[in-house]
Amino acid sequence: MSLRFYNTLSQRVEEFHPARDNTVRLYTCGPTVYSYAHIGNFRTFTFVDILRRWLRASGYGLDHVMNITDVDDKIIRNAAAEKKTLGEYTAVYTQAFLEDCATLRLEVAEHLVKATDHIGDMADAIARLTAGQHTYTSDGSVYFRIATFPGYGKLSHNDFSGNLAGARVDVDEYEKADARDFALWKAPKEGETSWDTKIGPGRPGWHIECSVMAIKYLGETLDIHAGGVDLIFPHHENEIAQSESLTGKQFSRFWLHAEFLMVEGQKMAKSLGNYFTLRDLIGRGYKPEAIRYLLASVPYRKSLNFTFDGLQAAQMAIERLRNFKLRLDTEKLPEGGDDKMAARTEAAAQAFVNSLDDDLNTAEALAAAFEYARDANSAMDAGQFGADNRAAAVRFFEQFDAVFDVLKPSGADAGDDDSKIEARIAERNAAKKARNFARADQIRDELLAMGIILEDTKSGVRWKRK
RNA sequence: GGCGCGGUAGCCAAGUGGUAAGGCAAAGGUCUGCAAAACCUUUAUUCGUCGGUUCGAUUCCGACCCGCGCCUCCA
Repeated sequence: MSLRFYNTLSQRVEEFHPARDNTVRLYTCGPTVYSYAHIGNFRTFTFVDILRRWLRASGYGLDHVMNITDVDDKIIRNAAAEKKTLGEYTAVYTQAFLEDCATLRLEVAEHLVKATDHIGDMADAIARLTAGQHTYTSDGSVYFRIATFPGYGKLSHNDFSGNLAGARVDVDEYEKADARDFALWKAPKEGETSWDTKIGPGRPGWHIECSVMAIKYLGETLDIHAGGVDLIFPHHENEIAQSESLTGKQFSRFWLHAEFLMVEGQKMAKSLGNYFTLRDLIGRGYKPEAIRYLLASVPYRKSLNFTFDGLQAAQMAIERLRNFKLRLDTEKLPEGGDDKMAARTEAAAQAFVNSLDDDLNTAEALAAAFEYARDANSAMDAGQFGADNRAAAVRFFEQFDAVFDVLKPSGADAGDDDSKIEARIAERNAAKKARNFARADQIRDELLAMGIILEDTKSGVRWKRK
């Protein structure tokens, strides 16, 4: 089977191939940097990360643009409240966002682009839309006239035909000619940041930045455009209207949308006290890998119920996989290899690939890894996992971690150098040999206090950091 | 009201027209000087409810109930 994605546009699972050469042109909606991003945002960004990694694992090159929305009403309001310029204000949260991404091991897009760096490009685009009769001006603001775009509603599958025809309202009373029209360019307001451009002073509306930056860096037709489900309407619908009016070409071939995250079965809201940023969770002592695992473990098209029990479970689940990986790397294995084991390793790796190929079914992909770990552990116990079986198993887990990226511990735990630890272990081994178990246990406890966990195995002592 | 997503064991969660993956938790066991790790066994005769189609439905159809999202700037 080949790679398939559910396309919001067609409401079907479709086979995916990039349109040109071997590179995927991917655009994803990034954060609006008016405060710290919350875990709901990171659910979507984690999905994008898994998407990136799986596209690459599938043999494709990546050309990915993610925008940073650094001008909007909230930003203008908050910056003014703090008596900062827009740039000063957004720099803080842009930096915070990048740090959070690094914490969660989210890859950075090839092009990370800011709206405010593309004001001139947006003005150009709006001028072209105006030349094409797609806009009108009202009180100094420029609006997109939806009546000029017949395909409006094709992404969100809303039928606006009834709404649009003859829905003219009094222009003196309403600034927009039609309720569905949206601002491309907003007239400057007293005391608000604005830019002088070829279409006059003002600032861009929300939707235009994505169309302009996507087309500028990736061309007129994207392979994939992705974001959260809440963006389907109106944001992405409006992007389509603008872009396709501009180019006459299909804006994006595939539209992928991540479902919402809930917290303890409820929607996340500041008023409910269940609103968490990544920093909140790290501050509570949860490991970034556990958060990453939890966010990635539920397939992106299912809403994800984020719970602290779940986070705890995620931490334990990772531990299990890490224990297996450690054993795989250190176990003394019998000579030769077992053909059946080799076949099962191959089958597990294939199951992993098949799962992710199927619209990124991460839950099933994880199951393949866990089932394999159990199988291989049993085989090792039974002496049916030979030295020749190791390489393929290691390769499978590398393939696993190239996508999930949860096996390597993070944090500043490399305090004590290994040789010192090894020396203590040797000391304990001597004590054990002399059957001085009290002394051996004492050393083990001391190491444990340093965050070093010892495991006695048939093939010697294995240790790991907590 | 319109559009969309979902309701599966204590929790998280996959899945298929043919009789329920995986993880966590819990209990018992094996191994071990003791631990740890690992492995084994047990935990859904049942997949929101009610009908229908079918030899057979959790999976298809219909109705209903519940949760969530969007319907003018929220991932």
